[in-house]
Amino acid sequence: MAKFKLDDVDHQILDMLIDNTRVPFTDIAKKLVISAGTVHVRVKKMEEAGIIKGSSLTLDYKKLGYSFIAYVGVFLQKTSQTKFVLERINEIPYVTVAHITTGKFNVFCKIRARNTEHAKEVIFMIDDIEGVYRTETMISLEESINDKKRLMHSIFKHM
Amino acid sequence: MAKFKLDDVDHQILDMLIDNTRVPFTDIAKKLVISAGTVHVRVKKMEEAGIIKGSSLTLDYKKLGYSFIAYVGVFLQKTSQTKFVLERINEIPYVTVAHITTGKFNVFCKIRARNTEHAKEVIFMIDDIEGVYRTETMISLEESINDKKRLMHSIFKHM
DNA sequence: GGTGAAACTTCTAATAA
DNA sequence: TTATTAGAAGTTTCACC
Repeated sequence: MAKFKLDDVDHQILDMLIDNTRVPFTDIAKKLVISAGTVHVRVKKMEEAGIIKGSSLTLDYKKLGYSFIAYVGVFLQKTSQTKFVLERINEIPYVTVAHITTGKFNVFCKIRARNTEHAKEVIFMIDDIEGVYRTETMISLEESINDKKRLMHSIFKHM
Repeated sequence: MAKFKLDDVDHQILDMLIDNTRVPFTDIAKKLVISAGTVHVRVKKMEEAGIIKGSSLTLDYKKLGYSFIAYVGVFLQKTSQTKFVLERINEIPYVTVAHITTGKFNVFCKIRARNTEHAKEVIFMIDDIEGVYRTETMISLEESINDKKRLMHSIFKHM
């Protein structure tokens, strides 16, 4: 994967958009003392280059009744089943992210559920997938998500 | 945490915004055959209720030179040090999410790094935190992120 | 590359239903 | 609660630096 070079203006535009995608381009332009047209062109270029893959809403899942988070490690009977099992796991809507991993587990995923009872159902869905030998669950008692801006600043420092 | 009740219109608005926050409200209005003003009011209410916590850009970190993802499980000398260690871990910009967990680990986090060498540095930063006894790392060979829309649909079905 | 202005689109809040 | 409306604000394009 080729590394894309961002300049300081790109960086500052991303910095303003990263935690509020609806900031008007005119506001960004004012702050960076450039024209709104330039902001528009820069954002478009970053979209075309694939640096900006999209935008999404951050929802409060707790308020929607989904306060249970857990990580599930999956052991397979044969490593060759990895792709198949990963596909089945990704069909479960309560799985938010899944990884193929080295080490202990073959597949590792994060789930979001309503409560313990519901989590049990989700874990059983994973256990029931053909080729899954057993699973190991870690329950999250508290989640803290790190500010994306800070990672961005570090990335930019190393460009 | 009180469960917030969304009606079908709210749900469809979220559905259109969740993977593209810049969809014009007029487009949403057209599709749902309501006025743009109504869309505006609904979104505002969901923001005020805290259901919509914010919006963010989805960046391609691989293209920015950060293709390494790993999960790091942290063992502590004493459980009472959990809060302190979590705070120190959250100061590392390469840590994207951290959890307090039950089971094997006291703290569990996800890191994003440039390469193996850089990941080693990040893991050493975690190891060096006062109170950390040892860590265990799982390297992600492939990540697949599940569509937020599918979780949303499931949430809505259970309202 | 960037600008600035024009043309067009969207937002937002007040009013009315 | 929702719709309408109109002025304010934002986006996008383009001729010209």
